[in-house]
Amino acid sequence: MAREKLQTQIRQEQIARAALKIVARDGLHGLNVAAVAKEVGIVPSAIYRHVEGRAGVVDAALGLVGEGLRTNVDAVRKLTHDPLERLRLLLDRHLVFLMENPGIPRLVFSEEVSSDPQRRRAMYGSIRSYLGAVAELVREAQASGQIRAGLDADTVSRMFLGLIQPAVILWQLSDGEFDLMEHGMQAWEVLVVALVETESRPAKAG
Amino acid sequence: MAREKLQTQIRQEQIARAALKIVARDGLHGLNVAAVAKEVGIVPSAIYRHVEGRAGVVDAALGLVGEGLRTNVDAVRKLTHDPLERLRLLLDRHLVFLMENPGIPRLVFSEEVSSDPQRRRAMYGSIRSYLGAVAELVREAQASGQIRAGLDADTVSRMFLGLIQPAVILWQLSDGEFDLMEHGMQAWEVLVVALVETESRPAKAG
DNA sequence: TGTACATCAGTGAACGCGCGTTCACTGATGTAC
DNA sequence: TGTACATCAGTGAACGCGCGTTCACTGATGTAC
Repeated sequence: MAREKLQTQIRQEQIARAALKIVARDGLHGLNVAAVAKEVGIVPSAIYRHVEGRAGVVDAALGLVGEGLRTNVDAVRKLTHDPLERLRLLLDRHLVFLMENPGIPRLVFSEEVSSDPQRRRAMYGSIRSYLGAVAELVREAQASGQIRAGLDADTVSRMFLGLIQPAVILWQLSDGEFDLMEHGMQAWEVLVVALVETESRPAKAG
Repeated sequence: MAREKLQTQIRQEQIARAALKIVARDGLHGLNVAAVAKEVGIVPSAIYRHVEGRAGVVDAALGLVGEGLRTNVDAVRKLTHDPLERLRLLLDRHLVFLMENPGIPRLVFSEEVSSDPQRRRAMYGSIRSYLGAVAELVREAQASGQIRAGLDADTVSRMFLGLIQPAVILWQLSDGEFDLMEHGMQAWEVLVVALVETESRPAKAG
């Protein structure tokens, strides 16, 4: 009865993508070995040939998340040399990334991550690494004079994430009805006012 | 063997608090009927005398969350009449509320909520209601001239939540090492710059 | 080019744990008389 | 003030489902000779 045989490397990739797809569709509740196996097209026990059980499935999916974030940072660095524009593009890509992979927020903020010390540390590292990359972009914008020098780049990097997270939650709770991109871009405009040099914005008539 | 008998109303309160305590300590993973019963001091099957099984436990805990948010809004309205100061105080109380109840973020963003359509709608309603109260404070600050009239109050209300959420996640992932209050207050200062009337802040020398 | 063999992905049955839930029974508490 | 009774919270045994995991076996694939 044995169906098509594929190499472990390929199966691992399939398992990771299947996991994100299932979490998006059925939540983490639905992420069990049987469901992943079905999605991939093999039998539950065959999962164990490629990853270390259910834990391995989760780790594989988390790997895709970190990879995606890093890819986005690299991409915006290539797209433009304007530091502030890089931040805006990164926000845009971050939102698109989450919209295309709705399982990610659920997975990242799930018990699977926070209950396991090792995974929690790894996730903390990933997020700090991403925030570090954002802070670096902020510092570059400060160096170019686009963002006020007095601001703490780390605080700003967390506020950058803050443009995204509440909106993602509303988007998920509303079954996609809430307009994620619109909030993101509007909130960005508001934040930019706080970031740019004072004299560069028009003074309102008193 | 029957131990002390207490009224259902009292037990429901105990169950709700026990649930939040357990989630804070062991995550949602640890929130099972047996653990709640043990924390309350009764036997697992006795839980069913007071709430509708495990689902009832979760609902009771969620009830405490909504109650806490509403209490905070009412409290800051009584503490001062200054709209902008009300917002700052609400941010402060919100952060303290989460620090005192570390189980709340885990519970609110858990599968228990997002996987169940009814609970998801209820939670969406709670959050929108809270954001609505924040937006109302923003509008009052606009009426008093403390916040620029041109800003969309709803967008600002979501940015307000955005000051909190990324920091809460870092705080939880870092085992409480990340300084939640410090980020909150620093980020607030940055946001305020974006919110206040242009002429009210000092222009930087060109 | 063909054959024998090693490798390894795929299979399905079976096991066992955790946990939510049910239910008949107990006995504490408060009230009616 | 005392007694009989109704109410209802507490108990512990038992059940069953879901699900992760193991394991002996199968058979497809690729390679050595």
